[in-house]
Amino acid sequence: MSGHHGGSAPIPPTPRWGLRPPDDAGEGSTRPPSAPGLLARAAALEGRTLGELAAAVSLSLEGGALRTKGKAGTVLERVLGATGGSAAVCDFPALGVELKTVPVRPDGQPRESTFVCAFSLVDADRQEWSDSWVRRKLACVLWIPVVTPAGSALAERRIGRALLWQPTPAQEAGLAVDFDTIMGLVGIGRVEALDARAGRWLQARPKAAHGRVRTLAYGPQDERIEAMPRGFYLRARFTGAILRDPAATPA
DNA sequence: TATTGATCATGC
DNA sequence: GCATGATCAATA
Repeated sequence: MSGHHGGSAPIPPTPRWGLRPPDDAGEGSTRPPSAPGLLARAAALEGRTLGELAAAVSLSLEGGALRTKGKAGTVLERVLGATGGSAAVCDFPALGVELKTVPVRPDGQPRESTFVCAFSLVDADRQEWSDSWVRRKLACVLWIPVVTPAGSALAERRIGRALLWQPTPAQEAGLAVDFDTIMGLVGIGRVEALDARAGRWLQARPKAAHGRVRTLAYGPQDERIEAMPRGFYLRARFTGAILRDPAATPA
């Protein structure tokens, strides 16, 4: 066993997407390619700089680090024809594929954790991994590493080797444990004891526009309390292990 | 350096 | 406000 996922992948048959010249990355791309086609297309981007890709899809990378958070993701969405935008759906609804760019050091290690989605604190006791949004988001992810040397300018960063990943049963089991740990804490009214240390692979961290944002939650006595909104993040050591070996089960 | 907690931009 | 896209910056 191992090296193999459950076999119920949301990957459609394999029609193929007529491969196009690598340098047409800039054009519209409104069709939904197959998942393998999407991967092929992403793989063809390896070595290109974010600056080249941004120009190809008419996006500007101007503004400085503070103002360009999220730009890499936006550029790749556009280059690969992701739909969805700000809707609560996968990037490629027809394929069930979620696109994630991840900044990596030259050696391939992620520099950051990966945000997955926010979650409700109010009905934590009724949420289950099996039908959770975080599970669906992670069911099939197209990872695109962006090589980010220390101090590098956004436009100079190069695309690494794309990877289409689906959790192995073991990986999913681990993620489910973390989910239960986190939601369990919130479910019994211990949200104030919840911090980023919980969860081996998946953690919960604040997710809001600024520090004064609060959302409804329940305390130990079932009293209503105001709490910081939280989101699920994949720890860098987990995504790092996956990028090296899609079937890995890191500590 | 790694991790945690805080924050930035955009669209609806 | 909350969803999307993440990275910044202080501290352990």
